[in-house]
Amino acid sequence: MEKRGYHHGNLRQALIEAALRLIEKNGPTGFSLSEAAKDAGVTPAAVYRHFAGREDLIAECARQGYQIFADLMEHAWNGGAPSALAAFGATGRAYLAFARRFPGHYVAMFESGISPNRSPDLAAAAGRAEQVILNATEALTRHIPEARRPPPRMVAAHIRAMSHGVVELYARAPGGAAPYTPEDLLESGMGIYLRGLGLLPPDT
Amino acid sequence: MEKRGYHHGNLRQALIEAALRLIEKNGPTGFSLSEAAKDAGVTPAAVYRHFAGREDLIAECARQGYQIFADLMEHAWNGGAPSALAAFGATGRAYLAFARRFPGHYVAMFESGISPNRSPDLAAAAGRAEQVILNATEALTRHIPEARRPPPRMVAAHIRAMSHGVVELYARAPGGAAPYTPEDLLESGMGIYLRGLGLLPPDT
DNA sequence: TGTACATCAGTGAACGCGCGTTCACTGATGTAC
DNA sequence: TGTACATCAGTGAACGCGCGTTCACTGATGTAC
Repeated sequence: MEKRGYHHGNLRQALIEAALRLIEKNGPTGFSLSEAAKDAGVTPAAVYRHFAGREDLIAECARQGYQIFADLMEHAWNGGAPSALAAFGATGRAYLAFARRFPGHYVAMFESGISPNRSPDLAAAAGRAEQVILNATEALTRHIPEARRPPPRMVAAHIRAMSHGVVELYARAPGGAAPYTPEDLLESGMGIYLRGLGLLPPDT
Repeated sequence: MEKRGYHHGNLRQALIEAALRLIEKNGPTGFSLSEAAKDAGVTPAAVYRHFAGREDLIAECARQGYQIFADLMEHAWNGGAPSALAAFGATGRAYLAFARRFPGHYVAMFESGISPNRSPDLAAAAGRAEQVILNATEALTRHIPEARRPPPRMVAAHIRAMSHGVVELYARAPGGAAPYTPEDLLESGMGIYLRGLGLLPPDT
């Protein structure tokens, strides 16, 4: 990063990081290729040595986001230890933690309008993240008597919806859901939902 | 709408409708004042007879959206008849129906980056919509024994989060949550959540 | 170790474009008498 | 009913801007001998 001169050294990653910073600051709208180039200390034309264009740069941001996301979720899930329930809670918290710590990635992934099917690479990364959630949900629902066990895919969708909703509505500007923090909301919401699934005692 | 000539007749509303069509088609990014003007059959400069600028036009789209939204929700809630639980379900379905039938409004309200506090008018409209949800939640939670009744504001936030999440993740492109429709997802998700609140029998 | 040369990551100028916004204007409408 | 005039909703040209993208180029790097 310090070997500046005519050649940059690691322009590709520098561009991605500049883009992420801009996306985080200005939203997906406010991102421009030219500004990212300027932030990386380089001419706009130089971007085309590394990316096919503007969209391609955003897509790469999203791809890296899905990787980090899947890693974090997988680590939180931890194979379902110590218990499926506890691990599941940790996974939910990891979702919010990711949205907080990597807001640029989060926006690139879910708000930029980039389709996960844009490229095989991107689709693979998104699929892996999806799979982590699905696996966790599957392991979790196995504790529900089969007769009234909802399909894991459906439960996964519920979880994703509530998590995403909390991020979008309450984790953006401060005071959005006062007096509750997004963390409170997700924790309590998931608690009630899991109780509804019969995975938590009804009186807690 | 037919009395075309030098004077338009109802340009203000025509611009709003053109804007909504564009927002629906291209997302909040893809909306441009010039294109809206062209769609309404008018010079871009004419817009400034009716709006302070681009943002102001979007804000008015959002405001009208909040009005329609609040009306629909209020009608669905119907004072809590025939029962708080049934009315609550209808309200949830109304949320999704609104997002489906007025996608331009929905985007202007929740994805355009326009703050509800931008103007008193807008804040009032948004506040009214908020109040409908809160009232319904309050009436609903009254059926929970006081000792373990969660705060209505918190429950309202959970509901909003799940509803919004379903819309954003699954009601956009077709096949997002195959094989479940967004309606299925919201219905089933809310069912499980309400069971968690003790408002539905645990075995249904 | 030194030189010739291929490779390639950057420059910088230029392009055409659509944007939001302004301005002086003009044509249509509505009102007073 | 007819005329004079004020009002006002539109025009159309112009502005400065930043955008994404292209192109021929050049300077730095790395390799072969």
